[in-house]
Amino acid sequence: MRALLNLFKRFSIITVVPRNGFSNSSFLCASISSSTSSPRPVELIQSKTTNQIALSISSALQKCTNLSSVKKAHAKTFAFGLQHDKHLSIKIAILYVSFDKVDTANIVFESTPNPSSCFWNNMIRGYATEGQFGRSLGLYNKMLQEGLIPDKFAFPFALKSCAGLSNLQLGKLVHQHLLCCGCTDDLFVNAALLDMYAKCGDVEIARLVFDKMAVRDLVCWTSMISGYAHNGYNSETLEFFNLMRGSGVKPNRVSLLSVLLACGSLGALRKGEWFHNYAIQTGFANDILVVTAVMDMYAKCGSLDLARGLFNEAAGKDVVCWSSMIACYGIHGDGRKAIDLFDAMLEAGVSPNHVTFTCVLSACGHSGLLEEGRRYFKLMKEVFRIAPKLNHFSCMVDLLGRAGQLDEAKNLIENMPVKPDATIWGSLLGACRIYGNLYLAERVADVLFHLDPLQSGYHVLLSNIYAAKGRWNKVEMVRNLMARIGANKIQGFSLIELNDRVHRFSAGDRSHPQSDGILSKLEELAAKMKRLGYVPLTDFALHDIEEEGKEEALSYHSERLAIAFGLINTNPGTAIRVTKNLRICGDCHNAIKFISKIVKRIIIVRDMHRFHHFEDGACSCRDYW
DNA sequence: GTAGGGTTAG
Repeated sequence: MRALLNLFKRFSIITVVPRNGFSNSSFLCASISSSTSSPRPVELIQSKTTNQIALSISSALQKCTNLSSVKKAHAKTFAFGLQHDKHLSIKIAILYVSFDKVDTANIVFESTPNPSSCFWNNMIRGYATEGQFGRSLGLYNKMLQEGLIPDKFAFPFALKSCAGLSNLQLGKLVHQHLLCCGCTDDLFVNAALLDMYAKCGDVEIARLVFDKMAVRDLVCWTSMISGYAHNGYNSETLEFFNLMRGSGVKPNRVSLLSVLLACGSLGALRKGEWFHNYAIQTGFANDILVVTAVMDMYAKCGSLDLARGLFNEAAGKDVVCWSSMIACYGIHGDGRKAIDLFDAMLEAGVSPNHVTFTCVLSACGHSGLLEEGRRYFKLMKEVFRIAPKLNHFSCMVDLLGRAGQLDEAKNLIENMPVKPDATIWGSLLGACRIYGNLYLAERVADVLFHLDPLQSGYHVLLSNIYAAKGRWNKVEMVRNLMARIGANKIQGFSLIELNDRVHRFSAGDRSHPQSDGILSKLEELAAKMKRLGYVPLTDFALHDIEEEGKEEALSYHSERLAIAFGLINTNPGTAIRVTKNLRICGDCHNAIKFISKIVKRIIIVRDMHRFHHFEDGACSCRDYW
């Protein structure tokens, strides 16, 4: 025991960033101050009658099926002076927790002298389950301060709370605790541990935990697959699904949700369809969670109609399902349909939440519906009493900025009750580029360079604004600044699915086995485009807009390579679907319009923010993106 | 007494 406490003493020197209502600086400090828990008070000698009353309350508690019956039993303990009875208190508190009344449970807990480990664990669980992660960890910390050693029932919830806060540092600390406490073989502890690492973004360590586990159940597999999917490890998600089936573990709805998410992110329609069929065969066709995920997958793979078909057929549509379909219309640039669906949702008696409004406002932004956006923003605040979050302000700033209302957008940022982040200012800087407002751009860039100095995108934007005004000396200055500080460049890439395989291209990529064919296709297209009047947008303002390396010619941007690859490998008339990780550049957007006309194909490109459906020389975004 | 889940800005 002393060795264990000494180990805890060492943990206390680890500095942890304080957040969410409890201070970590003293985290676990007091766990070493008391070497053993204080002696229990001698039980009061109770009369036989009191014991009988306690037994009767205890039996009543076992039959409690609703909150009011718990309250009644709780009141009885006061009436008979049994409010400090430890056995009754814990039962009452656990029941309060089960009816989502963790704060009431905490009042009972606070008034119980020397609560047992079981009681502490249930309180830590209660707060973790209710999403009050800071409070849950605050209690975990306090339990250690009281000299109690956490056990296998405390760790899953302490870890869940670390995961909920995405606080990897705290998670690692709790990991050390469980190593010291010898809880390394418990299935639940390990499942929570791998989930914590996955939710905090460290998928590799999560996988190490998974691989080390002697026994694994379905939850561990699904937690791992969900970790891959939610951290953008899309191919790994699909591989892991196969591994799971190969190991004789039958995939469930949670693993299906993960693979569908991965297919959507990859834009892998064929694979997505396969999983949709699999979901039907395995009896999930009417599961609203799976249906929503399938819908989302189809929309993200460019098939809006398939998504809408499923939505129409779905029974028991809830707010998530409605919001999801609204978001689908939004990313496809059909703001009107998004709004119509929102109104239909209200008529169906489903209440919108803050996500629904994010979807609606974003849809207005993608379609340039300025007045509608303003109206829904007001509706959210005044009728639905939903306080706007950063997401909503971000949508509004984007909407106002793109519509040319730069001053209003700036005022909104300066007066919002939440702290504006770099991306919201970045959105305003983007609007300054569209409208050539150099005066405002310089001021906004100044804020941005302080907020996020290493993000090259903002430097590129400013330099493009200078270039459009012919201020070449300033362009040079920004470029030099970028080189000096070593701004991070995000490499652009595009994905295209062919015969069940997803192919990836980056700008100027010549590593693909079919590289020669791709380049000659692009040359052939370039000649035809020229004859039709295509002029490359060599204006520096549009060059390098998405950080794809200025040394690479525009014509070798990743989306063009992917499209050329699609053209030489598919039959005439087949639609080409490409997914890109950055925003499509102006020159590529223009070029693809020409290509769609020349090859007489529908070309669907999903960029970082939305879909572009190119057909017969035009794009569905009507050049508003 | 314990672990995993669908929608969301730029």
